[in-house]
Amino acid sequence: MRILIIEDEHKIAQALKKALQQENYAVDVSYDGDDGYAMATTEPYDLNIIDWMIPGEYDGLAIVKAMRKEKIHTPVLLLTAKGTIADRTTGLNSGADDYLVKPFALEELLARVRALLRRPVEVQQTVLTAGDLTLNTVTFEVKRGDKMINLTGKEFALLEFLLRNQGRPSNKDTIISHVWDYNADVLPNTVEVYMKYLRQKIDDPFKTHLLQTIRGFGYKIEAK
Amino acid sequence: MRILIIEDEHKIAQALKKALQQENYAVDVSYDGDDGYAMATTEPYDLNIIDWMIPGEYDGLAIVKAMRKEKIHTPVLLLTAKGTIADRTTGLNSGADDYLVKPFALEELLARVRALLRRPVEVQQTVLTAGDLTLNTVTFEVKRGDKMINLTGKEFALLEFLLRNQGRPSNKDTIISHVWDYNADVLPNTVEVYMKYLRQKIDDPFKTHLLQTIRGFGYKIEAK
DNA sequence: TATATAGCTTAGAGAATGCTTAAGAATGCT
DNA sequence: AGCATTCTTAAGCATTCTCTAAGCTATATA
Repeated sequence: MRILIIEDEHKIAQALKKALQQENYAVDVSYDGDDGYAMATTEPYDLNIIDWMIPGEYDGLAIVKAMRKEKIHTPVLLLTAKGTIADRTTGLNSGADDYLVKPFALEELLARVRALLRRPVEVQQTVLTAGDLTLNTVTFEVKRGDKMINLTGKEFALLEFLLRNQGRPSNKDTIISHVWDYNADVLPNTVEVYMKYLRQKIDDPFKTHLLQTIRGFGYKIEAK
Repeated sequence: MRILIIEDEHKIAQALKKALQQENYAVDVSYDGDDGYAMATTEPYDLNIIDWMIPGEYDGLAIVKAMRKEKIHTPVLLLTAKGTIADRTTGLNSGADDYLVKPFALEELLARVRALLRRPVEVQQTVLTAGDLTLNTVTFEVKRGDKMINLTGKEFALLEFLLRNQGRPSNKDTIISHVWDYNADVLPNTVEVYMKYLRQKIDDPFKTHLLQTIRGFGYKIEAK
């Protein structure tokens, strides 16, 4: 699967590139509109991720419009700064298939990418489980056995990330870069605090404990 | 595979060079930024290892940026002193593919190098075995037969090193230079102590003993 | 057998890492 | 605006890990 990123902020572009490569996509990056337009219209990609505001004659919207005019129907995920879109539909009218408001968490973007690329159903996974714990990514419901559990946004995002990497430990920096905004600068201690919150809600009241610490490395979730 | 190291500290540069050569990479070293920049942009390398803080007009970051501007996409592994990075992502903004915080253990660097060069999967070896002992480098799990074994960070690193050199004995100094930070100054006795720890956990409780001492030389692991 | 050398064992001091708590900021809701 | 919830930090505490030092044991050599 080949993905083209058109984004002038190097920081964001590189972060996206790395995350997507880790999911085994082949990723190209273009840092300005003219160059990006040329690539999008000449090379065959499976998905384009385009920033709305980019330098060059073409801005993000113009690229999408031009692509559609040339009957190139590659899915487009548009990135927009907060407040740029007056109403939700404007972004999609141009021909983009989805859009994401900056700043976003990497995992949020990966979820959209998975959806747009229509990965096989088994991979899509709307309900993640570990032992008697279930997390529904569509309804935002979390259960341990029969018991419904209320999580806050961050707690939910963290748990989802751990579940998607079940068995594999993640270190705190990796967790931060995936679960928090790409420009959030939170301390590793924040992750520790959230692990405490999660444990209080999904581990402590139950017999078996799913959340484990790998000292010196990080955390994982695993049903024994 | 050709690797370029740009690093002004001779001690580190030489240690890296030696370790990489032992893994059969062709290694060039440059001790300052200007020279390094020239080499990185004129010679074709498969990987660049660049120290952030180096003398010369170009520091490490500048070299990476300049390379990317000239559309040279050779993977870059950036070396940074602890605390140099304001926020974790800054290191990757420049276009570097990975970074490592000094001081690091040689084995850690070799692992990153292997990853960046995308060595064939069979070579990567995430699960190392010797007899009924298995060590999983991804999940950090160690088993002897069915029995899970808990190792500390150093114990794990030492066992991993011995397993990667299965059958071949390593002397204490070699072990120290690979498993400990390059500027750690530990006594050979420390290795002895850690061998004792490992034996208690993975040998003593079992029939066959995998860890062997070669008197006057060092240690090896081998399944008879 | 005596002696030297290498490796083994043990316990403890100090360092590193993670956990916990509480309080202040930020955000969202009424 | 005011209140409630959520997010993040900071500081102290607890635990675990690392490494050394000192004495001990095994092995090789004269």
